[in-house]
Amino acid sequence: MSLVLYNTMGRQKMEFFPIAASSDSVGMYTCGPTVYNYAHIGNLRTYVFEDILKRTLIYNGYQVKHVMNITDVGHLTDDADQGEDKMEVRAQKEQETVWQIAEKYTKAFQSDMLELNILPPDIWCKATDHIQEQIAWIQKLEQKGITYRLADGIYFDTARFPRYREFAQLDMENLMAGARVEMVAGKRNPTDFALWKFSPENQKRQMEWDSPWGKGFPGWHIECSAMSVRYLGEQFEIHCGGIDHVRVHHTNEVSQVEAVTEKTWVKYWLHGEFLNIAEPKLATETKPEEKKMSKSGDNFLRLQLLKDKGFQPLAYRYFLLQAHYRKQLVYSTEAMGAAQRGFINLRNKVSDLKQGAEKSPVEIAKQEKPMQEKFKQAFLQAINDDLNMPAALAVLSKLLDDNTMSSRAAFDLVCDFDRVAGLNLAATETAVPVEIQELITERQAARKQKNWQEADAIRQKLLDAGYELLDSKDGVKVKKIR
RNA sequence: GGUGGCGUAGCCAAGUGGCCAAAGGCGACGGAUUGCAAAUCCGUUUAUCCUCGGUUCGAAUCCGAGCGCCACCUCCA
Repeated sequence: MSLVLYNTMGRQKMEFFPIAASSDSVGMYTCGPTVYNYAHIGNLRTYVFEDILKRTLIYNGYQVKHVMNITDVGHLTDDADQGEDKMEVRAQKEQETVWQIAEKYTKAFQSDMLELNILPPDIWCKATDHIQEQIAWIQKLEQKGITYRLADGIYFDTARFPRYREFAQLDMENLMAGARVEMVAGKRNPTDFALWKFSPENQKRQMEWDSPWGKGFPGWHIECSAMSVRYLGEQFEIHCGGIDHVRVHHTNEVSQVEAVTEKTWVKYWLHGEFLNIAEPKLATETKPEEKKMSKSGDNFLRLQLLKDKGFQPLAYRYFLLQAHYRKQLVYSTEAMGAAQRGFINLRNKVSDLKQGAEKSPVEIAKQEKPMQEKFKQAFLQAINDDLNMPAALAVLSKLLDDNTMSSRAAFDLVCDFDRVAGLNLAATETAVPVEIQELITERQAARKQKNWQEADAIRQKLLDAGYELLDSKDGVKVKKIR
C-alpha cells in the first residue's frame, strides 16, 4: 500500500518514494532542540510526531537513517541577527559554563524522549562538534559569490538566490511593507541572514572559534545544512521540524544548500503543528484563554510537571496521538485526564488479552488469518494516509472490541500496531515480590472465611504499597500502579 | 494591517462530494458480574456537521458572504 505524506514543499499530499527508486533506505533529518532550557510539552509534540513518521516508515519496510542535531551554539534571542546567544545568556543566569548548560539540558531532553518511548536517532550531532564543516560550507557559498561581509559578520545575500521565496511562499512586498524588524545596519535585504557572526570586541565569548573571516561563531541556520549533508549526503528524503521553522529556519537552510549544490536537497518536508495551552485566567473569567506555549514565555509546561500531577508520560503520548499532527491541539488538564483514563483502559484491555493469549497456542489458526489481515489493512491505510493516528487508534479500539478472533490472534495484532503507536501496550508487569504475594495469599484466606474486614485491610495495605488487587473469576489479578 | 488554518455530540477528535441517519476516545445512564470494590462485558444516551446563500441528481465535504477562534508576519517545536 502506498504511503502518502503531506509535503510542505508544494503544500500537498504526495506519495512517498525514496530518491533512489530501487532502494528502501531513507535519510531523515529532524531539527533537534536548542539546549538552553528544558523542553516543554509543546516541543515534545513535534518529536512524538517525528517518531510516528519514523516508525511508519519502518513499518512499511524502509531502512531509516535518522539524524538529529543538538543546537548548542549560535541560536540568538531574536532573528534580526543582533540578539544575544541563548546559550550564553542562560549560562550567565545559572552561573555555569555554556558547556555545562548544554550537557545538562541535552541529558534532560534525552530522558524525556526515553519516557515518551521516542526511538533515538542513529546519529546525534552537536553544532559545536561540526564547526569545521560549517566553515567549509560558508566558504563554498563565498566562492559562489553569494555572501557579503558586514561589521558584525558574514551574511547570505538572499537576492542572489532567486528561489529563496519559494519554500516559505513569502510575499516579499508584504514583508517589506510590514518591516517592523530593525535591520542590522548594512543588510541588503530584510531576509538576509548571518552565516558567521564575529565575537563582540568588548566581550569574551565562552564559545568562539577561528575562521577565515575572524574569530566568532556560526549562525544558527548553517549547522543543519552542514551536518545533514555531512551525514545524509547532498540529497536525502526527509527533513522535519516544527511548523514555525518553515518560514525562516528551513527556508534559510534550503537556500544555503541549494545555492551550492544547485540541485534539490530534500525531497519531503514535514512539519508538526503547535500544541497550545488552555490557560485558566483569573478566577473571575469563565473562558480559558488559548495560548501557544513558548520556551521563553511563562506558560511553560514540562513533562516533569505532568508527572507531578500524576500523569504518565505514555498517557501524554496517547493524548497527542488522538489528534492529527497537522492540526493545532489545545492542552488542558481536563483533556489530559480524559486521555490518561483512555490510555489506562486501553492497557487494561490489552493486559487481559495478553493473559488470554498466553494460554493459547503460538500458531494462529488458518481461518483467523483473513480477519487479522482485514484489521491490519485498515490500520495500514490509516497510518499511510499522512499518519492519521486518530483513525489508526480507532482501528485498535475496534480490534479490542472484536470477539470473533482468539486472544492470541488479537494480541499479536495489537503488538504489531504498537510498533507504530509506541505505547508499550504489551509491557509486562514486573514480577510481584514475595512479601506482596504472601499478603495476597493471606487475604485470600481471609476472604474464604468471609472475614471482609481483614481482607479489605490487606487490600488497602497493598494499595498503599503500590499494588492494586482485582478479583476476577480466574483468581486475583495484581496490578502495579506505581 | 497582511498571510495560513480551523469551527463536527456534554468534552476531545477522525472523516473533506454518494459506503456518513458521521469513526474512535472521555463522560453520563441502565444491566451482567462482585462480599464490597476495581476491571471487564452487554446495552443506552446526546450531532438540523458555526450561520446564510449558491453549485450539484446528491454536500459536513465544493463556491460566496458573514460570524467566531487559532497561528504566523520578534524568538519559539
